[in-house]
Amino acid sequence: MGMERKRKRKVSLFDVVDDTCVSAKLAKTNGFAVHGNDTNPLVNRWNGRPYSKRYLEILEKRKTLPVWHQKEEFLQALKANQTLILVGETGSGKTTQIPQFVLEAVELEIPDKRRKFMVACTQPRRVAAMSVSRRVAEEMDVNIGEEVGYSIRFEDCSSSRTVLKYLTDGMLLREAMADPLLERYKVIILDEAHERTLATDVLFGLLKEVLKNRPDLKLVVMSATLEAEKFQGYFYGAPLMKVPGRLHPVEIFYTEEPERDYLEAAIRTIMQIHMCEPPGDILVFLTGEEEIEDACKKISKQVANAGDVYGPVKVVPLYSTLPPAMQQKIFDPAPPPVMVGGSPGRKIVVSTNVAETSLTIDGIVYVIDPGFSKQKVYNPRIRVESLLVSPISKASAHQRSGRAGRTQPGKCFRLYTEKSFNNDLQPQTYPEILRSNLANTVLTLKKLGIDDLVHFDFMDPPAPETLMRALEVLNYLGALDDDGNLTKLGEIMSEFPLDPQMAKMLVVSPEFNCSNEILSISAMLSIPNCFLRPREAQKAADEAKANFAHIDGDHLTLLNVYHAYKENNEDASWCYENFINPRAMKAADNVREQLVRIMVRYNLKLCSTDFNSCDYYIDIRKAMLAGYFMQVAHLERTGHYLTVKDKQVVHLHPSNCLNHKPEWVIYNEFVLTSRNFIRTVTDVHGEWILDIAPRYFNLENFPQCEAKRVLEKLYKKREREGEESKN
DNA sequence: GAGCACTGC
Repeated sequence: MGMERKRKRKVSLFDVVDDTCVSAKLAKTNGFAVHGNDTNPLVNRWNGRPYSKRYLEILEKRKTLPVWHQKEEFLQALKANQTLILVGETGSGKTTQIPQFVLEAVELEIPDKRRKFMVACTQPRRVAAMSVSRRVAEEMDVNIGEEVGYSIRFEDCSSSRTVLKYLTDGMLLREAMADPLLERYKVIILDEAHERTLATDVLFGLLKEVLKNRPDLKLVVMSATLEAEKFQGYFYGAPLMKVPGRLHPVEIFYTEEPERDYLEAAIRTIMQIHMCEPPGDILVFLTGEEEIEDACKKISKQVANAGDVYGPVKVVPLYSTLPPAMQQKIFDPAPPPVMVGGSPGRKIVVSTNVAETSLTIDGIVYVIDPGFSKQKVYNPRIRVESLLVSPISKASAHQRSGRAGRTQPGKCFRLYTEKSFNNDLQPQTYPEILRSNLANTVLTLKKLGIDDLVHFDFMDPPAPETLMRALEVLNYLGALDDDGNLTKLGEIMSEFPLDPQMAKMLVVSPEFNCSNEILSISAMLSIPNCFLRPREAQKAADEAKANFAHIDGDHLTLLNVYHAYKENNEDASWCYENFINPRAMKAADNVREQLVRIMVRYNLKLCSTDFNSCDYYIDIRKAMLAGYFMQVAHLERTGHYLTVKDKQVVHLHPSNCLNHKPEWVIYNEFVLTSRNFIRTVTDVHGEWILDIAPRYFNLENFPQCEAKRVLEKLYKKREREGEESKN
């Protein structure tokens, strides 16, 4: 019966797709047939309700999307293959339409009838999962959260009726930890696969395994451009389908000679466009906040100097840490002419990479691409991730230029030579998995049951040293035993959406009688900086921050902020008066609640040392050391800090709140900028180190250094004391 | 005495 219905549907589909010149009326009729149920074509198959007028209007528009021309081809390929690769550029409609095509073609009924199998479609970003699912719910004429839903951290908007679920790639990975064969799903669509996020890369390898054990499961990998052939090779030659995009042509210009100063060149190019080119907004890609704010000032100044003949300009900065209200300005229209009949105005958006993938601005006609962005790099030798201004890839340059052609034909000015584009730029940005500390990823893989990491089928295998480093860290933390098997502790740690060090500190915190406080600190460390420091009120902001300062450490300062926030009833105006970011605090509260739920699930006690006890802060500092003993720095007699074992010279980040230079500190972050900084540091005692991490601080295989000599003395002192107490 | 590309659980 099911098959018969499917076949019938396909016949009518075929009519719609093949006969692109059918009259609107005929197409509508076919539309009914496609989406109606067997007894009544006017009734929505999914919820049994009659279709709305809006549904039919949207359906007409949907049919004009490029991907509709290959609907039948896609469905045939889906039927015949377990894995499919679909390449479609911006504007092809793949993200919204393909999942709906899939819904029509697969059987989702489960015998028990209480729920249905689902189709999953992953997205790298939360906003995309949310906004696309809303759109698709509208297209399918159902309520969001019912037949079509989404699932992102902190928000599961789906129900037992849900048949199509958009979710972040990280969320699907989480689901896989509890349901290794992903048995709730009949089809999994990995969208934006070309972005090669860490989670997508892990899902690639995982799904390859799952597909072997689930012949009824299908996988669709959707990507924009280029690497599709690589995907094909990786997925055993799965068929590849290409769907054209729908962008306006963009003319590319290169410089004749290499530019020495890309910032200066970018501003010069902006002025040339402004003075010589027809109306249209400009998008400039720069690398970071400071550079962008600086450039905005310079541009405004030069425009003012150029005089009124050229029309008014509105310069707008854009980067992710900009408050949302300021970000909204990129959607403001260009300013009107100064006087009637005057030159039209122009909007100039100066942005980081956010405008390359995460945010799209319509109306951009000119793109200026200096060819650089800040990229994460990882040095496994010293276990440090840092941000480095680096040349972008060809794929990235292509994506940037495409931003000029969203609403009309555009122009892209690349501030490098064509030769440089061809010879110097890598085809693709290195996938994140090759640029990251993998401690957390390895823990996840172990939890997913992948025991042999060396032979795990990564699309791009990480450096062996990176994997070794990750295994070593997890072993020291007690998450893996000496054979590399997940321990009970490791299993619990993997349940927390935190880095392994932080997860460890949290899991052991009840032993130090301070899990409530460690929960708050973990939450505060998981959110972006909560301290506001507006350019115009830096001094006042610093003073406000000093009120929260705890002299023994920045972690404790963060705890003070959290406590003060709660004592003031999470009041937003209290936040502003104290230069605290209320959104960040709200986020911290969310994280904390999530962590508490996991603690409760694993019977981890929620407890505190009496606040009046002199052990209150000591217990907290010891618990932190239990997680962060591999991130300890020692103050040398020369006056600077050296990280223990790795022996890197580091400096306390100037944002710290300590009033002294402790002999030993733990740090949350190693940041490599103008110097090596350790940020968010707390004073710990040498004696605690011996008690809490004796294995890591075993002096037998410890590099020769001042810290070692100090520890030796401490061990000897302890031995003496031990003997004295025996006697 | 300095900074924060971008995501995600």
